[in-house]
Amino acid sequence: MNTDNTKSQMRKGMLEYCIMLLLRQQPCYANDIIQKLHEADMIVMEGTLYPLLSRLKRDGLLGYEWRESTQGPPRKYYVLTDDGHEALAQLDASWEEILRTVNILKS
Amino acid sequence: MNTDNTKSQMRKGMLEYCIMLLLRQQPCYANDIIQKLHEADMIVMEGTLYPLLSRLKRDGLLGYEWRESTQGPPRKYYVLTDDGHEALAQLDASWEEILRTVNILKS
DNA sequence: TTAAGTACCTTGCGATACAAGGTATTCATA
DNA sequence: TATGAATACCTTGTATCGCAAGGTACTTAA
Repeated sequence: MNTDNTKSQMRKGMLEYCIMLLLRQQPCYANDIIQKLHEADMIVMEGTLYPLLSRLKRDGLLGYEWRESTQGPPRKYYVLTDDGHEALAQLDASWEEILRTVNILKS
Repeated sequence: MNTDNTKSQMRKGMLEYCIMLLLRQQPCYANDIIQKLHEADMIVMEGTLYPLLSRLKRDGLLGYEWRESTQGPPRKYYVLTDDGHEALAQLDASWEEILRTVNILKS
């Protein structure tokens, strides 16, 4: 059975949205994001996260700043840019649309 | 801006779920599915749908039967198998989990 | 017999999640 | 001072999947 595969497929496209939702609330560095998404029942791997953050940065949706850590090397804290907030608003709309679609199909 | 791309990414993983939701209600052939999903605000292309249906069939989640058409060649009507219903129930759970995740991240 | 419509399917491409592996910095300890 | 562990960032290779484009086959009507 490929249910696990499908399940991960369902989560796939949601990742970018979820990460931006998280960053809307507070700046985070990679391990923050992994942990907080995990607490919200969404698993994300390092090898997935770093390229995704780089892409969002390259597209101008995220910025970052280095912050010293009390333990270990400095951390890259990512923040939503203005463009990022704008894009996220559109993704909110897309999410509502998906909600609507699923509700229609379930009714 | 890559919002359109992200939007389609968000829909990506949902397609399989939406198609199975649709088939839970009634047997459909390809053009039925495309049209009904369209009515529910979800766009799906032929080149996407056929391989997906074949895969679900191969995995034993769907079956099909040929039915004559009053206009044109016969149609392949797909139906959920018992395994399909079972898998769909698990996807329902996954969907609830994603709902929960997004709600947590939005709060 | 030919053209249009309908239906099913395949191929090639781009995007992306993931596993595995790699580099660099910090700090504690031998 | 040297070394090992912990932390943090990043890259590479693979598999999967949606999509655009193109192809095959059957039916009906002109």
